[in-house]
Amino acid sequence: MITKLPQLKHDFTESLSQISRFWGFPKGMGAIFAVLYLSSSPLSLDEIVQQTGLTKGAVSTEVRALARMGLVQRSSKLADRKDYYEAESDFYQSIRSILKERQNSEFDRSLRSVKEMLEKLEAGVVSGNQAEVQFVHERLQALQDFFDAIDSLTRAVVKLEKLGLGNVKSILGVLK
Amino acid sequence: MITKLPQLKHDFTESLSQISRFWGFPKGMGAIFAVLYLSSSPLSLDEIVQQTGLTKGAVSTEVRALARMGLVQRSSKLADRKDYYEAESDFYQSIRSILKERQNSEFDRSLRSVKEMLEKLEAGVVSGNQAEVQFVHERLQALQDFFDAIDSLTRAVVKLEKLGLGNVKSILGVLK
DNA sequence: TAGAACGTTTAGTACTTACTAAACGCAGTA
DNA sequence: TACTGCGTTTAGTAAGTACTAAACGTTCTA
Repeated sequence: MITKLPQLKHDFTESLSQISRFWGFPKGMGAIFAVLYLSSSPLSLDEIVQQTGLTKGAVSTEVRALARMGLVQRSSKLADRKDYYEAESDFYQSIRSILKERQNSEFDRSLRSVKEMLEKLEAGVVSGNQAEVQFVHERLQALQDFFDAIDSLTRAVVKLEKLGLGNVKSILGVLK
Repeated sequence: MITKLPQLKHDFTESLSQISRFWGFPKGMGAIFAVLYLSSSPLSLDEIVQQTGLTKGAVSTEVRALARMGLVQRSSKLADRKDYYEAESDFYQSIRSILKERQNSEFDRSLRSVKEMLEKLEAGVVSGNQAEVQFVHERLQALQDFFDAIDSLTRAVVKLEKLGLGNVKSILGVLK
């Protein structure tokens, strides 16, 4: 059974849409990236519109979000008013961008507030049953340690310019 | 300025709600976990209801989801018909559970379908402009390699029984 | 057997969000 | 100046989701 290339591409955009939605991004975003990722040349906004079936407005906003995250690059041709977009093909680069983007969010604000609670506990300015205060202190400290470990690990991964099977193997060795 | 313990707990549940929502979970789920995490003894469903302000129905379903993910444990006392819940305090354990849970999802189905596309390309049953087919083949292969690397890394982390600053330091060393 | 004390399920609601359609602004061109 | 070809913005919509209120089923007890 022969499969036609356009059909294959279409299936791929559907898969990436699912993956995108799974990670909390709009599914249209995944579709746009899929189309760009499988294109050997940069595409204009209208070409993306045509290949995804989305409207111009949607593509306009989503593609800008993708660019902000560093997942696509915007370019232009001389004597051509259109914008052209192409997918970042280095996924390690992409991941780094996404993580960086996420760090400046409300998520980080919540982490900071946990930190502030710990500081209060350490300063001894929390009133209540002392045994319970102690218990809460320990739990929050454990949580904080966990966050710190994850944070370090993330930073380490972000610093990599390439994460290949080689690195992973060495990591596995260390963790043994 | 003295802070009362209940106030501190309340702030904490708010923070965890945010974090929960950020990662794509219902915010009530985060609130429930927060209450359990800061309680030194297992809580009944009604106690959770009282401390979170959610309704029994909501707590019932959310707490079951948490249990399925391994983030809380359900227990019961002899001669007491109530169910009691307590938070898993080992986050590494929790992460492992969550990742395991996620692996059986639609996300994995999407990954498999990418794999099938690659197999078709390798079997040469895809028709179309040969240069383009070749290009698509390379891109999909790169994507697959990336997924494999991430997968190995995840499995490695999942296998750890503890991820401490020590491990992270060693990883950092290797990746240097 | 009636009733109480649980947890679960269901029907409905308020809210969010991804999207569409269309108006808009802005630059280049006749 | 009007027109055309762009990308952007906005107003509105359809669908999903987290929740509430209340009915329900079950098991123990009086």
